[in-house]
Parts: sequence; structure tokens; C-alpha cells
Amino acid sequence: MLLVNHIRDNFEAVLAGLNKRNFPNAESLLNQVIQLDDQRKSSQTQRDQIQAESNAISKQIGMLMKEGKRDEAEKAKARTAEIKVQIKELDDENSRAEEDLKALLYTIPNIPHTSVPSGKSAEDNEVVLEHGKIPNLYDGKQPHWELIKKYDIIDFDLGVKITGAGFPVYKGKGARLQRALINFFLDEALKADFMEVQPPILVNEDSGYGTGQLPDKEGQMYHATADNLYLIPTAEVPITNLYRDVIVSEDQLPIKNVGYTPCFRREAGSWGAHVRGLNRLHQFDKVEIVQITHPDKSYEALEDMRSYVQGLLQKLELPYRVLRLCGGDMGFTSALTYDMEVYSAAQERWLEVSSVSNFETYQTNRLKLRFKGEDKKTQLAHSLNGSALALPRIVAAILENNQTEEGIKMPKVLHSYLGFEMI
RNA sequence: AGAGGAGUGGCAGAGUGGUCGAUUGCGGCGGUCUUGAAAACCGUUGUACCGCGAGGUACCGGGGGUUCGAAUCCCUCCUCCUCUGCCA
Repeated sequence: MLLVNHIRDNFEAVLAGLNKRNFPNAESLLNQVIQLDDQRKSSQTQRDQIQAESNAISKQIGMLMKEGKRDEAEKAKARTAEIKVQIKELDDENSRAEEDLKALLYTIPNIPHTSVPSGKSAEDNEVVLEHGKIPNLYDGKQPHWELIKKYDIIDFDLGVKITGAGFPVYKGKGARLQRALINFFLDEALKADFMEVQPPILVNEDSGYGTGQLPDKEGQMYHATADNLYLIPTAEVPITNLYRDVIVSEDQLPIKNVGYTPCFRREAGSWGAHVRGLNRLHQFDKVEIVQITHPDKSYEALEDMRSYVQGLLQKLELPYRVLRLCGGDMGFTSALTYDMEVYSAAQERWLEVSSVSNFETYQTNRLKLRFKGEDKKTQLAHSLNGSALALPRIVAAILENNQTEEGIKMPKVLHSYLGFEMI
């Protein structure tokens, strides 16, 4: 969430940023924030003053008791009754103001970076670059949901029997392709100096709040109610929360982590014509990269992560393009997001396979993720993450783009991982 | 899962109702001494909020309660350890 002091000091800039997102009622909400913060401050100041008085009286009573002056002590006690009531009132007032302020801040999205184009929807995203040749396929080309049946490598019906729609079963070369991609992605990340982690894939409420899935997106996560745990929608949640309530020393930055996890999304009400086959699933595999950086270095890191992901797509020989998301299409918590899309030659459309974002202090403020530099001052770090990569759509694109009448050719870089070259 | 024990500052470890944000040791930082280092000695050493400042307030696993006053008493939750059971 945004820092109140930042809103105070940069009111016009914050307002302009929210307008770039087409965020409604921005000005009045920002004014409310400042007003609630003022309320919070004044109730706390009052509370602290009275508390100080009460503490003084208590000390006095302690001394009187020690000296055996029981009567005077009793007299002093009488005065505290009123103070107690006042403290209770101011306490309530203060915590109410704090809660209201927090609730309000939760509804305000991050401020877009100056380079973010204004715009309302995906159509206004800026195409930063396109790379690779869109393949010219033979006449009998098929979308991946046909190919997987033809070669018997992914079985949706079996998944329905075992679990339900959106939980495919990968078989034979299909399963081996999954495993190969995961290993390839992890090995590449290790070469790029990311430290591998294997986090839990169920997380508690605090973690959900830490990265912002709660309270807004509660309905998007599977909830194990018996234990009040959530299945992760992305490894971003457990990996970034590793650093919740942590103060690192400046020389430990940047922190670079990579993790492979399955991801679970309920995707309630989001099924339609474009989500056939592997395009949208309830469970899928993803390798995620996360960085925690010094505030001065986060945009450099973002560019590094972007070119890193581009490198993966190039090695997989997939035609892709990079989009800079516009204000209206960007995620709630992000300051700048690049989407990577691969071209799916049989569906004849672009598929999002990665999203790389800088959250600046928006997440770290909630997480209380700080660093301490030479000057001994603690300040919020910046957090970033990106998919590197999400498997299903990569699999879809590999299958579709490389299909021939003789079979499906596997990208060269995967051969040693796969143990075969064709499906 | 059952029985018992325990959670205190970076770490170790005192503190069982009063001036305790908390004795002490180690570590860290600064200094004295030294050609340099070690040793020794001296000083310093958390986080957050409010305040221009002086300063104030909160934090002893989390939450709640008793009390004029809670690290200390009560309730509850969490975590760890030991024993028993179960298990990949």
C-alpha cells in the first residue's frame, strides 16, 4: 500500500498517477486518507499524553506503598478511574482511525511509473518490441487441444475424473516435456544468479495479506478452511513473504530467488471461448523469479529480468512480443509491468506467458521489508517479480508452432533434458 | 494425536506485580593503548508511532483479561523441545 507521508508530500503527482489508471474518485479518496491520518495522529497524541500521566501516577502509588503511606496511595488511585475511561475511549478512537485508514489504503492501487502509457484497456498497451518469425504452418495445422489428443500426451478427461475441469493429466512425453521445461527454467535461473527455493504451496492469512492477494482476491484462491490455509496462486506469495518483517543489511541486496511451484487458481467466472485447452487452468506449473532490491536499483533490475525472460523465449525459439502495460491494464500493486506474449500459430493469437513487474515499495510497505544501510537508517526495499516462465501456454505454443506432418519438433535447447527430439 | 516442559533484545541467559526497554555475558560498532594486530580498558549498541524540539508512547511468541501498575497473574491461540503413539 501507499505511504501516507508520500501522499502528503507528493499529492499532485500521486493524483496524476491514479488518474493515469483511470482510478475513480482519486482526489476525494486521497483527501480522506490525509484526514484519517490526521485523526489518527491527534487521537494518538492525546492518548499518549494521558497514558504518560497515568504512568506517572502509577509510579507514585508504587513509591507511596513502599513507604507505607497507604492512605495517600488510595487517594491517588481514585484519580485514575477517570483516566482509565479516557484512555479506553481514545484507544478505541485511535484503533478505529488506524483500521479505517488501512482499509482505505488497501483500496488505492500503486502509482504508475512515469514511463507507463495512459490508457483504459489492453488495446492501449504499448508494444515495446517483437522478436522472431511467425511460422507458416502446413494446411492441416491443429490447435494444441487437438494435438494433445492426437499424440496422447495431455488428458483433460482423466483430470475431470480425478479432480474436475481445469486439472489436466500429463502423460508420457507430455509429462516429460513438463519436467524438462521446469528443469530448463531452473537451470537458466541458477546461471543468472538466482538462488533456488522450494517454498510451501499452502500459505497462511498473513502471507496472503503480505503480497496483496487478501483481502481483495480471496475468491480467486482455493481455501483449505479446516486449517485456514490458502493454496498459492503463484510462487510470488510464499517467496516474497520469506522476507516479511525482515530488515536486511544493504550489502545483502539484491536478493534474487527462483522457485518452481504448482499454482492454483479458482478462476471463478472467467471461463469463455478463449480459454480452451491449456490457455487457462485451475492448476498449472510455473517457475517464478523474485528480486528484492535497493530503491535506486529496482528499474535496472526490472530491465534485467525482462531481458532474462526474453532470453528464455529466444532459446525456446518462440516468436514473442513485449508489451508495456498501460495504466488501465496494469495490476493493482504494480508500478511498471512488462507482459511477454508468445505467438500461438494455430490459434493465431498472442498468449501471455510472463508478466514482469516492479512494485517499488507497495508490497514492501505491507510486508515491512526493509534494509539498513551505512547510515544505520532503515528504509523500505523494492520488490519485483516475474514468471520465468508459466508452463501451459509455453507448452501450447511449442506444440502448435512446431507441428509438422511427421510430428512435433522439440526446441533444440530441450533435447538433452527430454531424451527425445520429436513427439 | 496424547502427556509434560518452554518461548525475553543479533545470540546466550537473568528477571514471578512497582522507578524494567529490561541485570549480565558474547557478538557488533566507536575509542584509548600499539609500528600494526591481539589482549586489556572505556564508551556505545533494537523497532515503530507522536512531537519543530525537549521529550512522550508502545513492543519481553500473537490476541484478550485482572490491576492504580503486568515480562511477571488469568484465559486463549501459535511455535519449539522431551516422552509415547502414528507415518512418507
